[in-house]
Amino acid sequence: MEPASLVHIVDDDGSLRAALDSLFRSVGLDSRQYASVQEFLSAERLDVPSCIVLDVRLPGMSGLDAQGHLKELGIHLPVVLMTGHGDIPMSVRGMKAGAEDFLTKPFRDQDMLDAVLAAIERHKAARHENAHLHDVATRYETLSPRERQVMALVAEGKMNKQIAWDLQLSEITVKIHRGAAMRKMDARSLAELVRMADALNVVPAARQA
Amino acid sequence: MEPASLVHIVDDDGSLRAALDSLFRSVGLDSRQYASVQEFLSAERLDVPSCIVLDVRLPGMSGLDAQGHLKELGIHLPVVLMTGHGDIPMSVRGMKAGAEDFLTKPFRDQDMLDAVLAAIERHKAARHENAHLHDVATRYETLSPRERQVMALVAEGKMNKQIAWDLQLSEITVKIHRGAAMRKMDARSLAELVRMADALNVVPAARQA
DNA sequence: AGCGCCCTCATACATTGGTATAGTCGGGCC
DNA sequence: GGCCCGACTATACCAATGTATGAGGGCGCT
Repeated sequence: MEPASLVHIVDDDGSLRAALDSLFRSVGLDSRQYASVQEFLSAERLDVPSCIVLDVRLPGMSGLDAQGHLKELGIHLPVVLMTGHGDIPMSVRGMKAGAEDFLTKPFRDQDMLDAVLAAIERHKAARHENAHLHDVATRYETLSPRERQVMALVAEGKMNKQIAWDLQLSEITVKIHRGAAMRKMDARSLAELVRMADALNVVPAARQA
Repeated sequence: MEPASLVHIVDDDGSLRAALDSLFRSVGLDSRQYASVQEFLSAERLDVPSCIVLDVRLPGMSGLDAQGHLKELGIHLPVVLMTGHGDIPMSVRGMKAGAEDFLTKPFRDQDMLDAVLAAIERHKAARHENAHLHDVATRYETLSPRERQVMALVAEGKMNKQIAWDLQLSEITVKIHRGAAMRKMDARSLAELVRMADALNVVPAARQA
């Protein structure tokens, strides 16, 4: 069962926060309120599909600055920006920074809901991607250095013989490491191993030709 | 030698077109002028790194509509939007549709140049990607139906034996088709074939696990 | 009919890949 | 020292893959 989705509301206007909170809950979305970016950052973030509704003009840190800040912190939540006194350059900057949408106050409830729901869908998809990638990365960490080397060369398409020559090993040793990599990565075919290697970027792009 | 870059200027204001043309040429960019989207569409487009500078408000077809229209026509040139009387929703819509930038008239020359140069850089990268993909797709077209089927199953990671069973063939026949696919696709390893198959989307995502 | 292309299959052989068993060597750890 | 683990290697054997040669049938086109 997919957990309930969550909207983080970041705005210094308490009455607006309350209104948004009510709006989101009316469609079954859970919600949290924060008066500033700092407050949001210090709060706990549940690992559920969610997004941030962020006012552009805020005391302390502006919404646009916050976007960059969140990226640096590795917080990849979709952001819906809103503002009461915005201009086009501001909206363009926000959208370039990857905002899901940019709304001007006052906005229609439906517009906000559309934006938030789209943002949450995007986050769901990203979570899915990440979950898989994380699994693969976790398994990759269990590989010994040699196994990683061999895996990389295998993913380049080299034959055991060539790998052995490259690493100054006997072919049989390569086979051992190769087999270990397949087992540890839980790859049931070479095709799978190649895809995992690509997902993990263990093969220099220039050598994928 | 990379050919000279080109900027397509689409605006109904002839004096602005002339000013832009002069601006672009001053930094070594070639340029073409069009008074409407239709005029641009009927003109010849050179296969060089380029972008479109497009007015949002135009007689005939608006710049925003044009963005969608260009996509449908398979014209994937980066678009820099500009407008004299724009609002935030308009700019958001434009950016969502993939515009490289959105400028308001009057704009500073440097801002326009920055946007156009970034757009052309993006197009260069996209051209590079496309050139390779096009090569692969061209080779893929030379495959017979059976060879494509076999290639898809190979890219899923299946063994010849399993493929033979799936397609109700003898294993030897599968080997023939597989070998033919490798030759025609110019893949020197299974890893390469897998990557080409992925680039061409010949394997349902669900089966790449 | 003749030609070419695709699809099919078989036999045979060579190469490559995968696994098991067994042994050596070195480093970190209790 | 004793122990585990990673790395390395060898022999042996089996499975999978690749290629060559040969051959038959169907289908469309000239």
